[in-house]
Amino acid sequence: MKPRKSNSRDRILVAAADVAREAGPGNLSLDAVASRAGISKGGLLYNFPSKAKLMQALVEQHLQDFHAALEATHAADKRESLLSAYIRLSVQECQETEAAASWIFSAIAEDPEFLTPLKSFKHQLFERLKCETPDLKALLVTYLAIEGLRSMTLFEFHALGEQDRQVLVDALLDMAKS
Amino acid sequence: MKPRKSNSRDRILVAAADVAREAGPGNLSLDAVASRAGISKGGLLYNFPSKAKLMQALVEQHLQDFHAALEATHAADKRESLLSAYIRLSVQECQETEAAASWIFSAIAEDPEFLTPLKSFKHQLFERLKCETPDLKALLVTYLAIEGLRSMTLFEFHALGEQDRQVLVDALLDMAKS
DNA sequence: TCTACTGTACCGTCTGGACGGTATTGTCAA
DNA sequence: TTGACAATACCGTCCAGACGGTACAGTAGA
Repeated sequence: MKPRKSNSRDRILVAAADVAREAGPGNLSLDAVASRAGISKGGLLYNFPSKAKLMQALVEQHLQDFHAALEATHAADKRESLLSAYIRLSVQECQETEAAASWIFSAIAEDPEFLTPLKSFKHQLFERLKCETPDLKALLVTYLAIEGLRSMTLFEFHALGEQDRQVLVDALLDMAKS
Repeated sequence: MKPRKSNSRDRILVAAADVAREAGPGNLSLDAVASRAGISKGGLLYNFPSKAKLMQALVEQHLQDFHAALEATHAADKRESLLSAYIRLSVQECQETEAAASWIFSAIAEDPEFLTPLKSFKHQLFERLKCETPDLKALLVTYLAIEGLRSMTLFEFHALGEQDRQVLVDALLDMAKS
């Protein structure tokens, strides 16, 4: 199926995310990505025949990574609920330095449709959580709060201090246990 | 001081938000806004000497509106806490048809700095809520959940059904009372 | 020989914005 | 009262630059 992933592909994807973060989501041009990835524009267009394909790949890569991480986290401790695993993973993700996923804004600016896979992924996850979580109220509140945390990270609002965040996370994990 | 508010200004601002929503945040061009507002490009640039000024005005208008609405809601019933008023107002805002504030994406794509006033507004509001709310845990969870709701509206994720949303809102208002 | 590029040149389109004009209304001295 | 001027609120055109994408010749490693 996949004989060998030329690692240029990955380099390009990383470069694209970097450019979006550092130069701003509106300045994600093919030239900028190519030079950031240390590749020629021709080479870029060889790997991704259009900007749209690049964006698509960016979204899909992110989804794949998150899905894998969630499965791994969940599999690591079977006694833990999926919701708890989701909370812990999301919080951890939001703390990472390269968390500001500005490429999402680039994708939306290019065409809002690019987020369709992301939407359906989230929808599926939410339905799955609904099945596995006994307390609907707790699920809704914690899920939305995580979504809020993600949003604040995305927009780089840094309203929460270190201890605020800890209080929040404890409260969410506590609610998820019930 | 201001002898006459040219209502072109407001028409343009509304037109800009409409274009961002309908044509996509990446297609918010001056030409599109002008024609949508029923004005020439020259006229647009008379009212807003640059695209940056337009974006700025868009953000500031939104902030002003939200602030006024919050004060009004809060003043209407003094027994209600500010947090409850904030929750009710935000939920209501998210239900409105023209809620998808795609212009935010346009502003970010143009220059992330445009969100600075929004950030400091939110920061101030959060600090104020912190002073007025006895239960920090409840504040953090409800505030973040509202942020999550706003985020889902913005991205047009419609994962929550009608009754789910009602359960959520009841739970949040209940937490805010404590 | 084939794959996976590099490098360069180029094209068409879109966009922000500068600029010169114009119609309407307001101000004010003679 | 009126004529001269000025400010307001636009219109329509033009242009330089950026960007996505194409074309194609060359090349180094497997």
